[in-house]
Amino acid sequence: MAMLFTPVRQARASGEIVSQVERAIFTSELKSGDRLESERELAERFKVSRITVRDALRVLEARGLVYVKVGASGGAFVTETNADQVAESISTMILLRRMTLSGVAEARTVVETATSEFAAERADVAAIARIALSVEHGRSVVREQAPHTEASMEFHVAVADAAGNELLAATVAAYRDLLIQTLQDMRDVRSARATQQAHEEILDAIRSHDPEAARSLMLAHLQDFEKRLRRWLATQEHADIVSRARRRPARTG
Amino acid sequence: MAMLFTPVRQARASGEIVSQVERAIFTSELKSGDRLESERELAERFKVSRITVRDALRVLEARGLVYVKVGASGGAFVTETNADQVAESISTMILLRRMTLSGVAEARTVVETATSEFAAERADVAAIARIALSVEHGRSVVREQAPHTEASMEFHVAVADAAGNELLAATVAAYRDLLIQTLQDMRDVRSARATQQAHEEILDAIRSHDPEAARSLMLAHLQDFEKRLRRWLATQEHADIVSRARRRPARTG
DNA sequence: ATTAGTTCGATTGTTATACCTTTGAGCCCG
DNA sequence: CGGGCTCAAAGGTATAACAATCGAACTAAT
Repeated sequence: MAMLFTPVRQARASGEIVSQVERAIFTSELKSGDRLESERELAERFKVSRITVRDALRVLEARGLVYVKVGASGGAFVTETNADQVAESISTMILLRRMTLSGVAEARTVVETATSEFAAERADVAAIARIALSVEHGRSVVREQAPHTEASMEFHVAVADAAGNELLAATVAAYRDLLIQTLQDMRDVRSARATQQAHEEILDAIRSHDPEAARSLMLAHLQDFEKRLRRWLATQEHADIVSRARRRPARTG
Repeated sequence: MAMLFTPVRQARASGEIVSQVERAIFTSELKSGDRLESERELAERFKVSRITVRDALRVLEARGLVYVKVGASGGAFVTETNADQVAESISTMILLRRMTLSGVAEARTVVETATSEFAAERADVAAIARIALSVEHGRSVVREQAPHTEASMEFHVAVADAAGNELLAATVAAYRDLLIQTLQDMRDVRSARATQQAHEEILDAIRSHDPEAARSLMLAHLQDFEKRLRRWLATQEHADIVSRARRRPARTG
């Protein structure tokens, strides 16, 4: 009985435009980088006002399907990928559900031990080179006693990319967004050395295509992180994940 | 050197409104079900035109933070949850072919082996009862030779809830929404029996608090699913991920 | 010839105003 | 009590205009 009837839909005109553009993108009539017509041209083509076209563009933009540039030769362009958008959605959901930081760290451990293992199985030369680059960057950062957070994140994302599963990579990116502010707050120089060492060992394991080693090294690395995080949280007042999480400005284009 | 400076952003005015409303929602100044002021009132409050407010509302709507109702006593209301929106974003990503269904299945295997293990470690009586209920439901469904998909999903969500990590549970829910249509298409009665049996064994492992058994049983169960999915995909013609995925109407409020 | 400024036009961002459409609430009447 | 009518509030759309942005072509100076 379920799904026998589908809802009658009295869509907004702008919704209809969204659907048509979406469809054109999915069927590759519109390819990455293609420029849509200008708002005024689109308005005329769809026989609606510019307002309606703009409503549609805002939705397409929020869904990560197009980005809009102002100025001469501006307009709406089909994006290359919308992975960031997915990460954004996931982290929004996480924020709304009031997840705990240690819960996020645990989930991260689960997902990243897997990406590490897959990376060791599947990484090609280029992917390994990207990981190596991030490790190298981290090393120089440690030498200068500069904050290691960015470089560390870079490494974890590179590993996730090397795992050859876009959904897992997007998930890692989402978790990272949640932790990044906290990481910057809790950074300390001593642990940077240990982190860097762990990264180098994991890289070696991936490079020699040893999944078991990659997994167990990553597991140890992240469990160590979980432990440090819990210790650090204990020293902090019961600060809210919400208040620290949305500091970066909204991505509007 | 990295991150010393952050990009100067001359955001759109509508982007600023989005940020402020987002912030209010995340800090719970705006709670689920709350109604924002009318577009005209918001325009006056933010000292912008109604158009700008509308641009902002379209973005918030697309992000799943609010929904908009027309008519008397209409307006923008803060949504209960935006899990659907997350699934929507992810499925959009799949449609763009940056992800494969078997990739989703693989990610699911990774996450759910963990939830199964954690559930065996942590599930309390109530959580186990919920899992047992879903298994019981599945059993009666199999007896009637009715479609098993719904009941199966129910089981997996119950296990994830029992794992005591909301982020992992949310992730499972998001992945599930991606697969549900496909699952309904590929359902067959023979596999329902095997699925049901696997579920019962996993329940036993969780009930007796045996994490290793729970993990390995879930792993075998999901790897079997992955295998069936791949076989089924091979029998389908190349396309139709597009046509099958966008059946439900766009949620326009 | 290269570089620095300048103008110009195309395009999005924003404002203002008006009207249409939808929808709930209350009223009226049978 | 119920059905229909009216009305007002709110979003949806249209139109016209101006502001801000930015690339490209052009110009001038060294």
